[in-house]
Amino acid sequence: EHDDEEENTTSGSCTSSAGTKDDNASKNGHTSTQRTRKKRCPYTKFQIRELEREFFFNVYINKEKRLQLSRMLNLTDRQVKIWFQNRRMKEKKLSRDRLQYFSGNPLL
Amino acid sequence: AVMILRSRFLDARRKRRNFSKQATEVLNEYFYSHLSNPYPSEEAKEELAKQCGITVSQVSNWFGNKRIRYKKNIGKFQEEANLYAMKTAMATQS
DNA sequence: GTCATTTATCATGC
DNA sequence: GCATGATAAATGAC
Repeated sequence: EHDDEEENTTSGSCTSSAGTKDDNASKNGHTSTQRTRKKRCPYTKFQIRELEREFFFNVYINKEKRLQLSRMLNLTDRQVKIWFQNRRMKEKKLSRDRLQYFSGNPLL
Repeated sequence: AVMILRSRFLDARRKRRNFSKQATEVLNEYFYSHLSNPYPSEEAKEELAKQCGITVSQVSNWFGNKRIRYKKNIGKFQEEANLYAMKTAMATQS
């Protein structure tokens, strides 16, 4: 029901594999009112491939497949959701680019 | 020939080429003359794109990069800022 | 949901 | 070797 989205407990870093790095106490102050922005973590080839595979079948992903994918790829539910949002924006931009590209050329 | 052109825009992704000197000039003039709010409107972006001979997306990319890199190290751009401030000051008078 | 944006990262130019 | 343009995660306005 309630989907969480905070840092996963097992990995404190980007690499989906086991995070051997020590826990960072930089942000976990109990009185901290500053919600620090999550560091950008590039996804692995495997993660991208699976996300793209699902995106090929349906541009919009439902909640069930989202949870399933997030578990399989060791990503949060929110990360998968946002990835699909960004991916749709990317697709739109690609369409605009190739439209502009061909429209401005007498060739083709 | 078709294949070449096709592959050219498909992975035209990171074959970046630096903008012309004039284009960078125009972009910097706008940036430093709107330093308090360096967020051009969509219409302004289109106008800048036309002047610079680049796309609107490229204008957005340029301002995005410029804003954060300026904010991250203002000192490094101080000389540049003074230059364009002087330039606009010269243009406004007379 | 879209979409402009911030931020870090990537790939290239020189 | 950094400067620079483009892209990939992540946030927030609406």
